[in-house]
Amino acid sequence: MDTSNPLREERLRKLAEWRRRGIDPYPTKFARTHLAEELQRSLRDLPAGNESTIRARVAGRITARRVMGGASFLDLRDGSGRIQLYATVDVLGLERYELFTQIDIGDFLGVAGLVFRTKKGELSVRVEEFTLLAKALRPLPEKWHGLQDTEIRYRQRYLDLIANEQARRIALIRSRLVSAMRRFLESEGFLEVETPILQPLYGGAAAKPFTTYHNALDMTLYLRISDELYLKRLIIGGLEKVYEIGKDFRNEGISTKHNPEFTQMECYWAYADYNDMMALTERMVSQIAKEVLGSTRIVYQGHEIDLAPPWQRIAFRDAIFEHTGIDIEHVRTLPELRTEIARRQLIVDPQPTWGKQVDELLKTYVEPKLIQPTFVLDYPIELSPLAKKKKDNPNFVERFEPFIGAMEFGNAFSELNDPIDQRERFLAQEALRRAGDEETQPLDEDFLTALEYGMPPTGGLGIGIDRLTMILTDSPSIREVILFPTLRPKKGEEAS
RNA sequence: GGGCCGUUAGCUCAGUGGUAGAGCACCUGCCUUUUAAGCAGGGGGUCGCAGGUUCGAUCCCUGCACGGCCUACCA
Repeated sequence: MDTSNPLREERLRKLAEWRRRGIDPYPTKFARTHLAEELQRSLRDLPAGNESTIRARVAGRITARRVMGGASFLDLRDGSGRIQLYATVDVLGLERYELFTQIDIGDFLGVAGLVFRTKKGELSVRVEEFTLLAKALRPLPEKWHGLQDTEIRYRQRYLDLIANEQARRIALIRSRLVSAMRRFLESEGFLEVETPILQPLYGGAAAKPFTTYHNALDMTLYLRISDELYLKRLIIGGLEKVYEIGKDFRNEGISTKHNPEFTQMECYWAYADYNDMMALTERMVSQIAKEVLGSTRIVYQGHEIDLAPPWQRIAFRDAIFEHTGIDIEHVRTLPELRTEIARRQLIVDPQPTWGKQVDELLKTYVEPKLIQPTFVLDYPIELSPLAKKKKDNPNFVERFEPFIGAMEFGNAFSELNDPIDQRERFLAQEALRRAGDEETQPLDEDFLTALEYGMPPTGGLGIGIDRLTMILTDSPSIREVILFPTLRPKKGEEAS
């Protein structure tokens, strides 16, 4: 990189100066007694101009520096928050004070001293001892505007986290969201499990996989596109409520709503159906919002949204009819559907199959309207090879997708547990593949064998963690909620 | 894949067909309650990369790279 940077040269000079004085600029340890935020909270009522009785040892990164002759003020930030340091030549003596003024913005520093509040009311640690904990050789981004360059923000996320409060907030909310989700599922009696990411055959979703190779076994393996078929095997094995939170990988385009690797929660619940999963989804998301944000009322991209149950429910067929005038129950073939689309002058991208075409209608004409939390339910069977048919209408299945802020963030159904039907569905998928659909589910003989041992009626649900985080953090792009989003390497850096 | 936009100092950004500026950051000096500290002085640039047009290109043109948005793709 830019190793000839003069600012870096200057800091290397200072680094050498610390070493010349016999000081290790990268020592091993500093025993802290307090976090910044703890002190701010516990001494909230300390009046301006007063000293506390606390002698604190704090450590963190220096983020600002105001040196004014014989007195210096530095801002120190640790993982909890920030606190000001106040150093004077009177306390430290001339030699140590001059050394102290060599501290740069970005350096890690540990200090010990009495905590007091300045005349202007700023809680501060009076520096009596200090230890350089790590010398920073590169300057931090600018203090007013933070770091704006999106490319640097994504490639060097640590700089984004240092410079931008919003980046820290999103990381925190995402972590709390996942934590709250685990607590919720555990309280509901779900067991957390882990299933293979490297799979001999992919399945459980309509997507193209990443392919890799295992040398010792001399075989092709796929990175999972979904956990579904393995979690169902656990239901078959008698684990009646299971869930997994993990990465799925789909070898497809990148957009503001898609990253090639993304995080999904999938849960399966024996003896439940998709109505139970809807109720579970509502309770889970509203509970998470309450725990993480303190409220079920949020704002997403300018829309005020209330996540409290019950959410709206609309049948797939009704939604399409309401927004396009087409009743897909009576337009059953692709040519007929295309005729109806043309007759109504609907602008929608052509798709290779009937199922994909009606799904495209939903995305184009319905999805943008689904701002408040909504379940779209009872999907066409063509789109849902792993879901159970509706009892009263075998053209549709017991499946729903939840939407918030015009974005789908999950998928659920009453799981198909009839092995004969499942085999037929796989065969139908193969027919669709021959018709030009590249994202059909491959027939999984091993899974069918498992199903033939008997799977109880089961409800299954998948929730996109990244998208749920977008919703709870009001983020317009999935790259804002993934710490290290997939990017093309800059030229010349691939080998590094 | 297509369209539009962006790429100028470490960061945030101006700017012009005659090889460049500000603020912050950095360096020097002054300064013992500041917090966007202040005052004075100073250093720092392959203007993304490569071609082309031109007497002369950071600026105009073409190509490329990377990024963003839209679109396509995508349960």
